[in-house]
Order: sequence, then structure tokens, then C-alpha cells
Amino acid sequence: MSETRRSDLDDRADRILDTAKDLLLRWGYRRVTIDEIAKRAGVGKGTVYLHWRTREQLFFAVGAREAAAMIDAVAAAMRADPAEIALHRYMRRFFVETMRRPVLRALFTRDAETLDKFLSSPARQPLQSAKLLASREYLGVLADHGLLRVGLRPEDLDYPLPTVVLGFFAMEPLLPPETELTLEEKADHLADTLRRTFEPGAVPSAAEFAGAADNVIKIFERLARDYRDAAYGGTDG
Amino acid sequence: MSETRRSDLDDRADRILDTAKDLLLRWGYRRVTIDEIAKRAGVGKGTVYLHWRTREQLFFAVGAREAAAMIDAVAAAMRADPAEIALHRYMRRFFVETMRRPVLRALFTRDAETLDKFLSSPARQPLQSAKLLASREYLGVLADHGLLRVGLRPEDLDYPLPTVVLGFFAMEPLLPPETELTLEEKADHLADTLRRTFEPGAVPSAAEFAGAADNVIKIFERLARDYRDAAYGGTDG
DNA sequence: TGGTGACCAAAGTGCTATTCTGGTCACCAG
DNA sequence: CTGGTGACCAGAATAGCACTTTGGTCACCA
Repeated sequence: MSETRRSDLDDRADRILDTAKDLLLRWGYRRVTIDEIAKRAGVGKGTVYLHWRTREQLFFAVGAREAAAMIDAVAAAMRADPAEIALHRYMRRFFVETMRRPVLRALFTRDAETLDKFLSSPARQPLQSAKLLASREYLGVLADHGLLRVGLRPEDLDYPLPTVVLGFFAMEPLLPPETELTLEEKADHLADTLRRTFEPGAVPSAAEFAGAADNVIKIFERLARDYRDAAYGGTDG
Repeated sequence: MSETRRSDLDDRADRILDTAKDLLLRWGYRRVTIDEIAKRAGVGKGTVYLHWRTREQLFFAVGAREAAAMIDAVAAAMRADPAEIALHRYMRRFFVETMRRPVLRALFTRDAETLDKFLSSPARQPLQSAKLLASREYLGVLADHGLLRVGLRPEDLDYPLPTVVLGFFAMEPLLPPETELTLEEKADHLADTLRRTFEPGAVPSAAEFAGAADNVIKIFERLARDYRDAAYGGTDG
């Protein structure tokens, strides 16, 4: 939430991204044209290309901005309650905040109609590594503060953690329509699974969370900033 | 593995299914024609239709027969060692045996090239419910014999169990090619997750497994039979 | 009477003409 | 002079059509 200096250009970028996001959700990736976005955002088509090099990068920016907002929400929760940095609490919130944002939900549940080839965008590459790095650092801090099961090293989670989380996203489109589970209940199951599988048996003390919270929050703030930079800087960095 | 009476018709069905499976794996769902299957199986095209009503049902039968064989392997392992009925051992083997059978692997990892619209086949409906029922019964037996965490009722697993398992299948196509994890290692992670999440902290005694094993094995034998019936009886039941 | 393969409708494929749209850049308003 | 624009163009997407393939049937036959 730290107010970085915002230029008029960023405001215009936001207007364009708002329009693009709106049309993306209403029409789906394929049907939205740059012309239409420019018209509705009240700018010339060329102006769009002053911000992003290609159509693909523009839509990537839509996703990156949403992701940044989602991570902001995660970091804010951690600031409000240090216990929120626990793996199961973090991933629980990650799940809920992602599913509540239509663009991200479509991304994570692979809504083909909305997203199409959006996924394979090569623009995601640099952010993928930023995300991986942040994840590694985060788990490192947890391990250092005894917030992972004893003997569990951060890299031990490289495979099983994303795999389990993926299951909860991938299950969404397969759930029968009459399912009565709320989003919160699903999130609880995810949290329960992660806590039992990866966290210590005894609940850590508030002091242990407090000691690690600052570092963890910094990691997520930086990650959010990386996403935002990727969204606006479009052309380079 | 119980030898049910096999007719000449079943032998012919097997020859056709063998051919269909072979071509399915080599050419993919789309390219395989009924003509080609009939020719290679040494029967007339009309004969294929004496066994299955549609092309879709024929390929469904290919999958059902594989599934039956996979469940046979699971049941055999349980017969050899009653401890194999534990949830984490069962799902571990389920995962390994599924991934080792190309047809099932393609099905579970959603290999689009091989399978295409194979998935949405309405013929799967009746087996889905058979599978669901078997799963419920199995979990019921586990609960009755103290092989689930105390307080955990079978229906409590309806959502989180398939969800976690799904993650391990869905992750497959997303793993970077240079991953060094073996199938066994992945299976170990799955087993570990399930054991910690759903099973009692203390390892149950051999007697507890032995008491439940007969019932559990019966459930899986019946399920295998249901799959086999669906594969051959094509037209009705 | 169980099995077959010629037959047919319908779906799929390849090809061409036409439309659409991402991306550029000469030009202009402030 | 400079940030912004929209007419313009190449190449990609789409529609339309002729032609081929193939799932499924059934009259016939060994």
C-alpha cells in the first residue's frame, strides 16, 4: 500500500486497463479489440501502444495489476495479524483473494473462453521467476523461525506445495453445480491440508510469528511491486 | 482376478479393444477410424457395432478395461498386504498404477492430443456413480476400523480427498521437463500428504488392517467387475 | 443366423475470396 | 516541439463452398 509516485501516465494506463479488464470479462479474450478498448477509454489507438508494445502485453498487464492487488491484500492481512504469515493462513487467503477476482479466477481455473492463449504469454516468464524466488524466500523465513515441520527444508516443498494448491484450483470447474460448499469452506479445507502436512504439530507462539512477520511482509510487498512494475512499464521495466 | 466365465464374444471384444487401444496411443483419438480398427482386428466393421453402439462407447470401453486392470492391481496388493488398504497406501498405488498405464495417464492428465472429447463421454455417467459409491463404502470401512483421524466422517473427505489427488495428476503436464522427480517420489509426496491430513497420528496395528481388509478388497473387486461389465456389455449392461 | 461390407447422410477438410484487426507512422494540435 | 492520433496496410481470421472421409445401417450371404 506504500504510495509510490503515480504519474498522469499511470492514471491513463489505469483507465485503459480498467476498460480492457471490463471487456475481457464481458466478451472474452478473443473478441476484445484494441480499437474498442481505445474508443471506450477515450484515447486514440496509438496511445495504447505508447504504454504496451503488443496486445498480449496489454492483457498481461491486466492480469499483473490484479495479481498485485491480490498480493497487497495478502500483505495487508499479514500486517494486521502476524499469525497470518503461517503457510496455511497465507495460502488460504491467497486462494480466497484469487477466487474473488474474476480475472485471476479465470486464470487459475483455466477458463478457456475468457482467456484463450493468454496463458502461454511469454511476458509471464520474468514474473514467474520473481514469484518462484519470493516463494523460496518466504519458505526460508518460515523454516528459520520454526514455522515449518522440523526437518522440512524449503526446497522440500517445491513439488508438493504447489501441487496440493493446484488441486484446489483445478477442482473448481469439476465441481457439480449443486455443490453447497462456500468459498470459505473450500479455503478451510486447503488450510487444514497444508497445516497438517507442512507445519509443526504445536501451534507456534505469537512471538515466533512477530519475529518473522516483518521479513515476510517485505517479501510480499516487493513481489506486489514487481507485478505492478510489469503491468505499467509494459515496454521495458 | 476371479475368473468369471468368458465367452468367445468376450475374446473377440478383447481383440478389438486391443487394436483400438494400440491405435489410440499411436495415432490419437481423432485419427483412429472404426474401419481401421475392424480391418486390423480381422473383423468386419459391422461386427464392431455388434459389441458397442457407437464409436464413443468403444473407446470408453478401452478406458474402462484399463481401469478394471488398474483396480485389479490395487486389490491384488491389498490381498498381499492388508496394510495396503490404508488411505495413503491405496491412493499411492492408485496414482502409480494409473500413471503407468498410458491410456489412463492420458485420461487423468488430460492429454488433449490423445483424448480429445473422450472425456465428456456421457457413457461415463453410470461408472462415475459406481466409483463414488465404492469410495464412500471404502471410507466407511476405514472410519469403522479407526483408520481415519478421529472425528473425521467419510463424507468429510468428499471434497478435499479428490481435490488433493487431482492436484498430483493435474501437476504432471505443468512440471518442467528437467524435473528429476521419479514417479515413486511423487507418489510418496501424495501418500505423505494424505496420511498427515486424513489418517490417525498413531500407526494402526496389523490387526486393525486385517479386520478391515476383507471388506475393502470386496469393494474394489466389485468396482473392477463393474468397470469390466461396462467395457464389454457396451450396448446395455 | 451371426457376420459382413457396400452404401448414405453428415461431419470434416482444404481452398479461395473477403473481412477484420494488430501494429505503424506521417501528421497535427496545443 | 512533442505527446497524441487515426488512416492505413500486411497478415491473420473468417465465411463460403466443393470435395472427401467416416460413423453407423442393413440387405444379403456363408
